[in-house]
Amino acid sequence: MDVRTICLGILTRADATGYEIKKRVEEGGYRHFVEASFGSIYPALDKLTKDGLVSVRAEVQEKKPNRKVYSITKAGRSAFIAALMGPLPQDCHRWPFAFAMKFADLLPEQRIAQMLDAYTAQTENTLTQLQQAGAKPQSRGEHFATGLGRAAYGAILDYLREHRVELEVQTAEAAE
Amino acid sequence: MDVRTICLGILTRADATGYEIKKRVEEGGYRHFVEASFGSIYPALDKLTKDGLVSVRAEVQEKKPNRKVYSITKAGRSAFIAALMGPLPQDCHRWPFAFAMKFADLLPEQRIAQMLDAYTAQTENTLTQLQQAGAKPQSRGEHFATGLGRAAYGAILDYLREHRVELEVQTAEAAE
DNA sequence: TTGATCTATATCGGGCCAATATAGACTGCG
DNA sequence: CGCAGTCTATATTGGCCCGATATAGATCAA
Repeated sequence: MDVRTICLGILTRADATGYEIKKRVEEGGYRHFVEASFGSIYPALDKLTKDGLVSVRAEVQEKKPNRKVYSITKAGRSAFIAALMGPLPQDCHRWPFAFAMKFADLLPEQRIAQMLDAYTAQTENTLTQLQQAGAKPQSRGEHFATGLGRAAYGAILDYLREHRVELEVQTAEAAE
Repeated sequence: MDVRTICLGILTRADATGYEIKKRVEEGGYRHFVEASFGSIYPALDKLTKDGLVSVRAEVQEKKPNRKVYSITKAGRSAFIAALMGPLPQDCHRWPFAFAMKFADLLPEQRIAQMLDAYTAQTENTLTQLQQAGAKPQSRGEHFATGLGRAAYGAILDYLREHRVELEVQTAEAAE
């Protein structure tokens, strides 16, 4: 999902500045499904504006930094729906933790334990966020997506708790 | 996990050409955890060579394209372990399908069904691959990583099968 | 025999991230 | 009261990486 499409999707729900789009990608219910940085959001909004898919109004506030509030246009709405009707980009699951675990035999026992602890804590966090998001009123599509995330991260957490002992046994044996 | 580190990890297990590294990233047990393209692998190997972390031997084969076989050096092995000892990059789970589902209310009924079908089939594939990988003899670290993947994708598949009806009800209602 | 597929290396444009710069407003703490 | 830290807000840059493309001989099936 390229950043232009992400911006269009978020503007579908409400007008926003570039900064607010970033916040929604990070904190809103989008956090676990897509990513976008300022370095891509601002150029994306520029290009969307040039292409007539969004419109800008400048809110020149006295004694505050100016805001550029973006709204999606009719053409933008059509373009967004067209993007969802066409083939979706492949999922990208980059999972450095799992990659690292494949090389557990090269690492000292306590490093493995540390990585397992950190990753478990991180997954717990993610799950908490998704549960909070699930508690808020949502459309059915949003509810479905949130539930999908909960299912995936819940399973990961269960696996970590049930199977970490297998790895710790290995490194304990290697250390003998 | 940057491509240089991925290359080092794979070369830890066996010497390989750039082409073979790509194949292992795509087909080996790494497939679901990391990604790398030729456009990043070849430059990465060049830089690793310059930094003395890998060595090359050219196999000039008559009547076959030449091969450049890369081996990891002692310094490379140390650098790889150092990378795994330091803080790991964040997971990156880009999930266009879940993002799209959040906008189910904007899409026609049959498109939702089509996306659910495609994504279910794709997840089934992934799971089959992971089960095949799990059947092969592996180190405990590899076994753990494979199991983690199976847990995650299995949960996703279960969720899709159990909850797709909720979305299909929505769109059916919207169509009334 | 001819087209497809496989091995193998390499490059390029463009997309994107992480870091950084700038700047005024607000908040809390001593 | 001052000042440090945080928050809103926009923007740029270097560098990493992907996807597409080019090249080229080998193998294999129709």
